[in-house]
Amino acid sequence: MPELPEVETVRRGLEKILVEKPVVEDVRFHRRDIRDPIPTKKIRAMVGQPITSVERRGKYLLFRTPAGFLLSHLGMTGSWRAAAQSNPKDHDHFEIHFGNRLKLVYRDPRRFGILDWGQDPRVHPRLATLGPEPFAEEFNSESLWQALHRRAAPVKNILMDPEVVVGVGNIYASEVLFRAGLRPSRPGRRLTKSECAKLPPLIRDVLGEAIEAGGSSISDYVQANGESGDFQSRFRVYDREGQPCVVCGHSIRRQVLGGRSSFFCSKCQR
DNA sequence: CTCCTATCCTGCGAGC
DNA sequence: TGCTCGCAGGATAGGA
Repeated sequence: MPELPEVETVRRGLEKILVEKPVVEDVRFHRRDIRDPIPTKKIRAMVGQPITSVERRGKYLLFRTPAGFLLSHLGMTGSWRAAAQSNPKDHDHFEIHFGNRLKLVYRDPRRFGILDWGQDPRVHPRLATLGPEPFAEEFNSESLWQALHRRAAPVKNILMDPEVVVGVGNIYASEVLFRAGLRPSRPGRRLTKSECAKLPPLIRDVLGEAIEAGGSSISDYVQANGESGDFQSRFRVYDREGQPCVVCGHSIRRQVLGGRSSFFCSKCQR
């Protein structure tokens, strides 16, 4: 799925498409049994409303209207694309129709994504528990230290905890820890303060570079305009098991942590 | 509390 | 070819 850079890339694409704040003429539901049932009746409140902006919080997208906001999480395989009016294809679950022959289509083969409707983002249950944005001042070496220094869980799992910092998923967690020289399995409480202090800037570096590259395209992720991102060619460890470390040439290893594949160089990362 | 596992679901590539 | 298996970007419930 999309991690923060992919979601941010989608957001920017949608913002361009919706720059004129078009009014929603109709919404169509083809399947409502995704992760949680789509609240079709609530979402119909969009009809007749202009979409005034598309915001991002963590890996969530918020389509704002004067009447409330559509909340979208892409899960593992969700995507938004702009299309001319046409029949829905397989796995197209939801469509937003505008007047000028334009529609936005939500597609999600695995149906792990979320669609919901809310009035106030600060109160929405899925948003209220989220930790700081990685680019916000509230995320810093001190806040991360508080999350790490008593916990026995692998540092990688802690970085992927949305209550610690939002937006760091499985790919970028491995990439960040490679740059930090830390093994993904290192218990949080075994990090020194100076090791901890390296992480927030590196998280910003990796996520920032990935956003600039238009995200990483693996499998079925595409931007709203259908183009691919480019960051996957710059992975240093992710999905590179058995290939040489770009720094020392040692073979990259894979280890399952918290049920997710993690990749690291056993020589560069301790 | 914290942690670990399993689970939701479809598609794809590897290996036979 | 065609089959089976393992694995895939996330979030969360439930048990230890």
